[in-house]
Amino acid sequence: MKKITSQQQRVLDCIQIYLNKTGFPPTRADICKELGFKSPNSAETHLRALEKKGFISIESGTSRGISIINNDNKPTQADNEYPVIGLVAAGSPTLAQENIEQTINCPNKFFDSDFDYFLKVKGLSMKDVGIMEDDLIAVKKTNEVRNGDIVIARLEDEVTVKFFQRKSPKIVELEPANEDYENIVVDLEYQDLHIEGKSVGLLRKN
Amino acid sequence: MKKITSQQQRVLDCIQIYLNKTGFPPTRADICKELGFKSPNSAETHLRALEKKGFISIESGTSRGISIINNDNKPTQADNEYPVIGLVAAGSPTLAQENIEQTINCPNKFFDSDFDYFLKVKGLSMKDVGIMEDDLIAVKKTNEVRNGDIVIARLEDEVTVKFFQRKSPKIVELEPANEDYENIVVDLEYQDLHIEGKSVGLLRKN
DNA sequence: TATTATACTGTACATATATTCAGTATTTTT
DNA sequence: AAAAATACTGAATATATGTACAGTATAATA
Repeated sequence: MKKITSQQQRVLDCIQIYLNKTGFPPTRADICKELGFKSPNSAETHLRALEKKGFISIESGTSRGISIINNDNKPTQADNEYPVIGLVAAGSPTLAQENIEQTINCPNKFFDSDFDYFLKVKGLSMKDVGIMEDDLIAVKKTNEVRNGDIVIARLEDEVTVKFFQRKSPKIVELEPANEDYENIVVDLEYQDLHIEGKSVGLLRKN
Repeated sequence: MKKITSQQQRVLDCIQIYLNKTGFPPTRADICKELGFKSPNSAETHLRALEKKGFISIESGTSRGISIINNDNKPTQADNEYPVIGLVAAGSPTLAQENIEQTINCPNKFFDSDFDYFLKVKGLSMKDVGIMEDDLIAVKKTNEVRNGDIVIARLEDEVTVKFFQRKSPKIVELEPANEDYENIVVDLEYQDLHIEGKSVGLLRKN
């Protein structure tokens, strides 16, 4: 799909809005009135540009013969089965079959970011940000985490959910959201820290 | 809805088919061509009959100004599109169009119970059970609530999320999960309490 | 630097289209 | 039995609409 200019986008939006409102496409004059153009040719040239770029089709010689071309790749919005994983010991691959407690059917654009699996939370170390025991965290597997992200981290033999905070090139702090727990200071030179991924959402079943 | 004749049904179908095929409504001449009429007035009179019976609306003086009136109960809302509602003032129907902020595509057996809509949480009165600001509570509309259920209650003019606790036939307590808030004791004899529904799950987008 | 695309105004006109009027005939409702 | 609705043909016409042509100006691209 070729790129669209801001004015062409306005015209395309105008067509869609007009369609939603009336049930039929606008004329050139309608578009002019909507967007403040003073010549029908303004609408005409934008329409021809949009047609050339593949956003609409125009039936020649036909009044209101505009139709918006839908090239959504996803027909009904693909659903996927996402695995639910418990906090697993190190060594065993996270998504190994034996670690999968159940699967959940969920649209793959359910959260703002895509994700890879649900992690079932144990303990209350993040209770102050509303992450409770047995909640399911939607985890996106990535190493690219920023300060303040809620990460799933494996430190030596233990897997935990904490805030990520880099203090210096060699020092990372894993911070709980619960005053009963203490910050974990990790010296990367002497300890093995692996970031499994980060939280992009949460799901709770009462 | 008045009854439709077979010819009028053919015309109505013709309009729908034409719309699906081209993206815009047919002209009188188009209908004639499709259905074998020899005079545009044949289409015209059928259109006027359909309009009179409420099946379509016709924009006068407008080319292709036909739109099919949808009075199916809920055809547009796919059974897995769930509305997201803010905490709305009393009086206005909860699921009125103007209260719907967005919709979320979600399998209808996503939570352990079925549910009707998502409620966007304001405030922190339930933070100790992990319900935070802007979380989305999956709400099942029902009056049948038990002690300990998290309910969506409308007390006089205010809508809140609280634990439900019946103390006696006339006394109900709405209990927050936050020490900064206090229990609300409701005397049903003097106060108007309406239970909108109960929470059956929670969804959070980071 | 030349060329193409974008972004308009303004006028003009052929034709696409809605719509009215005049008929005819059959079926349904009152 | 009368009136109204249905179901058409056929012709006529005002206007709604697409679209070409003539300009002007700026930004993007080759």
